[in-house]
Amino acid sequence: MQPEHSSTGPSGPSKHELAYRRIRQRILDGRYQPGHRLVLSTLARELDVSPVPVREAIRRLEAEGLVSFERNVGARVATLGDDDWVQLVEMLALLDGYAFAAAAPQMTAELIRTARDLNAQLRLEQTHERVMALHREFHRTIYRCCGNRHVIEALEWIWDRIDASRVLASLYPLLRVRTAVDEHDALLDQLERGEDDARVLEACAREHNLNTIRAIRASGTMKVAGSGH
Amino acid sequence: MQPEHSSTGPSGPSKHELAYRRIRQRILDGRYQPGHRLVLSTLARELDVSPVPVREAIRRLEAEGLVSFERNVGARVATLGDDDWVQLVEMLALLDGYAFAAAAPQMTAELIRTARDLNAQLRLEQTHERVMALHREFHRTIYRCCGNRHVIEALEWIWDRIDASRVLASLYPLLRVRTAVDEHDALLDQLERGEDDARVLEACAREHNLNTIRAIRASGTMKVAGSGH
DNA sequence: CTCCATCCGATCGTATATGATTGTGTGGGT
DNA sequence: ACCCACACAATCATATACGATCGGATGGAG
Repeated sequence: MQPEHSSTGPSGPSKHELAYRRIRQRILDGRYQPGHRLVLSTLARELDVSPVPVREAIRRLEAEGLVSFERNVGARVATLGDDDWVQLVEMLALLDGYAFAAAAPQMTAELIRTARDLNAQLRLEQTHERVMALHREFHRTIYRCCGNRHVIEALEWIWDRIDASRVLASLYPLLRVRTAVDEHDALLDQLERGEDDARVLEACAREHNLNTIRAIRASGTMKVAGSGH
Repeated sequence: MQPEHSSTGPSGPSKHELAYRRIRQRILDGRYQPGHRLVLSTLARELDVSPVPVREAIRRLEAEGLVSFERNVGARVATLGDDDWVQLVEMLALLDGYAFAAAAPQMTAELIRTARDLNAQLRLEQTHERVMALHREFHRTIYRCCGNRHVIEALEWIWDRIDASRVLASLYPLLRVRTAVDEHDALLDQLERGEDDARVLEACAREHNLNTIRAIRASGTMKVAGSGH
């Protein structure tokens, strides 16, 4: 909205950047669900740009794994298979566990309190949407302190893909929330207690994340039960 | 120049795909070194396509982190800071360690022998280029069996970024190779011995990878010594 | 000699135009 | 009734065209 005539250089974000952000946003918040077709010309009209910047945006989203593209056919919002989902959460557990241990020494009392607050809100929340958002924010508060930028980015990437897949939107059992909240508090307890064995911290945080897979498998909602043990 | 008139469908890979592959290849093998400017029109001429597909290719490479792009200025091959490098290898250690433990149960005697062979070649190799390639191939042979596609892709992604950065091309001390080879054999020994404690396997493999960071820090080649201890 | 205003060339950003490919619907043949 | 050939519509793939922007070269003022 700035006065772009006053020779202020580039008028805001470029068209392709704008297209990228808007499409991405719509995928992440569920307006474009998995499988939804993304027609270049249509998007171009909607966003009031030419098809070229839209193509660039789609390419980026494709590279991020949020969109799948087939030549001469078109793009659609990526669909996550059950295996993919499990493997993504496994990787999430791995990274988040590591990040938790690495973040422990940097966590201030202030930050721990923030996390406790988020967790408290999470305990009361009812809607899937809010639960997901708070849960993610809780973890983010911690792993942001882990000191490894690439690990942080990878975690954000995984969460984005999970959000986009809408899998948890229907599966995540409210049942699990209660347990998760307790585990969160237990993790924060360790931080306050000054537990300093990185191996212990990492293992606990990893297990907490893996419990999500176990809970969903136990609820029998997934088609492929996967590993036998 | 295949006869693309004979209604043979799409004439091979699309132009943008071709551009993507070729540019990517040149970045990975060092023909385009970090900082190298990637001018759209020039590349378009060289690859004999219009600038549009080249732009798409660049966008993908940008999303992968191999290329950095500045508006109205252009693209260049991404440069890796020392911190970035350390953090990437840290993440590599994390993922590779996990993958090693996860792969252990699937490793056939055949595969272990392949790995031993690669390691034996590595022991004799002299040139940096071959050392890097063999070292990567050794690890790949194992982590490919880990069963988690996303972890595998993340590992490939990290190795690609490391290759592109050319950091190890100059830094990786041939000194370290000897130690690394011994550690590799020790890891394979564990597999053959039937060590089945995932925690032990993961920890050993992780340490092996972290040793690379330690070795380079010790050699004093890095500008930022990083962690104090 | 140094510094700043201006200009110009290189390069990017986007729109438009056109050919190519895919999938689909329709009509005839069996 | 079923199957295949053909034609058409939707959509993608790429080329070309042109305006916008940036960074460095140029030339004058202090």
